[in-house]
Amino acid sequence: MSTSDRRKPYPFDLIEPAWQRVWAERGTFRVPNPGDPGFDAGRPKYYVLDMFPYPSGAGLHVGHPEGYTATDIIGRYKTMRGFNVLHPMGWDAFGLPAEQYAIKTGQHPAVTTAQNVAHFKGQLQRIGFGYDWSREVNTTDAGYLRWTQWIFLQIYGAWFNPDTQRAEPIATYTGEEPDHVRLAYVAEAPVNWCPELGTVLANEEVIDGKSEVGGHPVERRPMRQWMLRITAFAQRLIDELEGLDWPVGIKLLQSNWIGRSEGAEVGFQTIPNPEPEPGTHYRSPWIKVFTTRPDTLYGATYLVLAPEHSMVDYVVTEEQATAVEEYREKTARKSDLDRTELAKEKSGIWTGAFAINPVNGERIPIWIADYVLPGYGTGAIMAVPAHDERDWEFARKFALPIRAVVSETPALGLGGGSSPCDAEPLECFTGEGFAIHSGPLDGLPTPIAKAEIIARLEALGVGKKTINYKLRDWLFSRQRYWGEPFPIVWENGRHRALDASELPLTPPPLDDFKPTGTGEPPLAKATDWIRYSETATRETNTMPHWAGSCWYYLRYCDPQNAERFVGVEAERYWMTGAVPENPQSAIRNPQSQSGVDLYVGGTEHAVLHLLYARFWHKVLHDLGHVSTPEPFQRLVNQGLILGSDGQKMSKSRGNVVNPDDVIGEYGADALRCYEMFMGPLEATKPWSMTGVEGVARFLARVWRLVMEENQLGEWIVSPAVQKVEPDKALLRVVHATVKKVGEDIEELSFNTAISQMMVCTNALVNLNPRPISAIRTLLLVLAPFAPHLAEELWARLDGDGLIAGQTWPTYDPAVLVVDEVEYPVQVNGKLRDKIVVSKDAPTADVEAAALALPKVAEHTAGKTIRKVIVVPGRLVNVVAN
RNA sequence: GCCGGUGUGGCGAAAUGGCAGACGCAACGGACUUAAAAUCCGUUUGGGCGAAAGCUCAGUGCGGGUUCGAGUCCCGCCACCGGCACCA
Repeated sequence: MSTSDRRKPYPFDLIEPAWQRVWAERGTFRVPNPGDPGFDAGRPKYYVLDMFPYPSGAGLHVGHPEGYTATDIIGRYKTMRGFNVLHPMGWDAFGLPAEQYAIKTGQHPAVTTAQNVAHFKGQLQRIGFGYDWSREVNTTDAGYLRWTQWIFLQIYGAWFNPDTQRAEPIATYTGEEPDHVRLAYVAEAPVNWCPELGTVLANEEVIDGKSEVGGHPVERRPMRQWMLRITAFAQRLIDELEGLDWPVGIKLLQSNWIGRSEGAEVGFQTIPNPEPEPGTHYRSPWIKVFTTRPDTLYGATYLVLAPEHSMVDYVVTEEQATAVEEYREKTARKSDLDRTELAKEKSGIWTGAFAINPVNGERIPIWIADYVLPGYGTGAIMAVPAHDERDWEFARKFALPIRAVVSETPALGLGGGSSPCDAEPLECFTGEGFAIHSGPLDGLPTPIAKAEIIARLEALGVGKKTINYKLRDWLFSRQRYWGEPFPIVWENGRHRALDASELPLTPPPLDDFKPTGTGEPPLAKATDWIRYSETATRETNTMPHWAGSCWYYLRYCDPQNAERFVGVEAERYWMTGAVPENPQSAIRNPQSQSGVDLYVGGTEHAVLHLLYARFWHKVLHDLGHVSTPEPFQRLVNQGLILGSDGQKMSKSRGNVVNPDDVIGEYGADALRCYEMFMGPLEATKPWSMTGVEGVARFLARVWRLVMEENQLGEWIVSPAVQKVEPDKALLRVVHATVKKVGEDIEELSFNTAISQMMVCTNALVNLNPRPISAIRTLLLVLAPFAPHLAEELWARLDGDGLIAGQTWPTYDPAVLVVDEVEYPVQVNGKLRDKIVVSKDAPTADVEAAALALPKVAEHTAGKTIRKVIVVPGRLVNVVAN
């Protein structure tokens, strides 16, 4: 028998579309904003958000509904609990795949995007998610991208005031050249250029020297690009992680990515060439290095500049000029991939020049090497080979001197008589210890030596305490067609903003979207569009697709607003709970401080979307456009769903599961429940079709609790369902189920919630008569998980209105109390027997009953009973030896 | 190398420091059926003893520790998965 004509366990194929229609027609999941008819200010708000999908041509896979089902259960549950629930969905529809598909087929990306969105939406609706579709957003709509551009203009029109540590309107800047401090600026900088994609990429989009999309090689190239000054917010982006209810792993990932490190900047004066007579006073430029170990300054035996460093041309001697130039060219040709892959073997070359170590006046050589990165710190280092692995390797290879200045033990550092001509150390020691061979620092433990040397350098004016971040400014322009055009025009070599009234600026119609290959964006081909006026032309770069996702959660609050990116009251209500009548005191969800109350999505966005969105949000917050400093209060990462072979799902492995097929065979409720029953939401877990079948069987059992087939083959309410009182045992199971399912939903422990509902169903299934009250309660707690089935049976049992609109049931703790308790009795921690006693039995009675057991006597024979531990309500343990 | 996470039956998993394996899958046995499917009932961690009900020992990646009692807490390892990786 083929699977397609297998008898359906219950008629889900009829009831599911029917209820989806009812919900749509009645607007069941529409939620009003403050001021709208039907808005109830007395209810607390709950904002539960999914990471909106990129509508790819492939459609949904079973990974999508995992997180979506979790949020849907939460949304439906919170609604039953009396919250105003905001649970929206939309489309992150700009981006490379649509454009590449367009290039291949010649079809406009807007066309394919619309098709894909329709396909995705149909698939999502078939799963029965309770989204408020009236709030649907699409990042490519003119009504949306208009505000993406408007936010860009806010960023462009702002600067970071170091005194207030806040973004402020550029008008408050009193310096010379505002363009130098804007949060959006143009820079000629080495960028990640991907020839295959014909665009530059952000650091975050480059993985192991290859593009995140497509895996094409990426090379470094200097280009004029738009940058966003995210580095100004580095410290706040780290600090303000603390108050967020996010997985620790993600917080760590993000703060490591930002990569704060404390150290010092130290200046080394270069020695002019030819070298002046000793004792001559001369002026020559200084090289600044960054180090986290200023305490090792006495062990610095050479300097290394990045090959790209601007001082290289200045210091290089005539004899070394050719060799240095060759080395620099070789480095420039290397892609990032080569540069890291060849990391095993250090390379470099001497510039012929020397510099002066500021603390001991020593003359040390200046080298260039590609292991020093141009983008980090000052692009130059002092090399301390005795205490840094990389410097050690380099010094060994090029026979440079190695001098130990930190000792693991204090003894070696004492005495002060240690001379700097001690033998070279046998190995590199990178840990902390005590300074030696370091003049005034000798004997000091590393942390104190650091502070001491920094104080001395500052006094001499040749160094200072510094904090460095790995985070780079965000490369924000792309040479692509399918993205938001910059609302910028160029005139006389300078950029300026479009007026907000000129927005939206939609991409020009174009037949040929292909990258030009030269780095010139495709928009350059739209010659009419480019011309803004006689003297001004439009910027032809577009924004990266992250732009739209940086603020979509705000647009959901007020998606139709034509006056503002989000209405003031709508934003305040959904982000803080404050209602217009009383804007000062927010009704806050006790579980959440601010912002989106629950955000569910994959880990892959830990350092991309989640960092960018926080950055934009902080700018908007500083400028007074949003109420909270952080967008997402609570974050949960759903785990990856693997194929049934335990491998990542992929077309090539042929292990991809299509949710449409699952729905066709077992129904949407079975798909939803199986996705939640597989295991903990955050765990990686393999798909199993027989597992789906098991869950479908459970749902069919619930169906048959209520329904049976008559002789005509019609489903009718079973006569076993009657208005009778449940007995004590059943009542206890039902109340325990209400308690556990509610608590488990709060903890996002959906798998155990479903287990409990199975237990409850199993308790009901063989009863005749079956108490209708117990069944109704079961349906209420099942409703968020299997909403179609619950609606249908609720209606069949003549329930009032929709089950989606019911109040969550309560349980009576008194019902859960049992009269008699069974105690396991252990002897020396091993289970030997059990006793049943009254729940109120005093401890002494429990102990006596346990000791009276023959099994206990047997196992304590020949031993002395030392102690009897009675844990009330739990167990008895007899300790004997 | 560094940082996270995870290790429990044949499989997915569950267990406020308190009866390890709930719930489900698969497997096996049975009922119903002309037969099958579906459904329902039962068995199912391993070893030893027993004709049997049962008894007993061992068991949560490995080695230690704390505790009356450890899957759970502490210390030290191992394996796998994910992230970062010349960041000075």
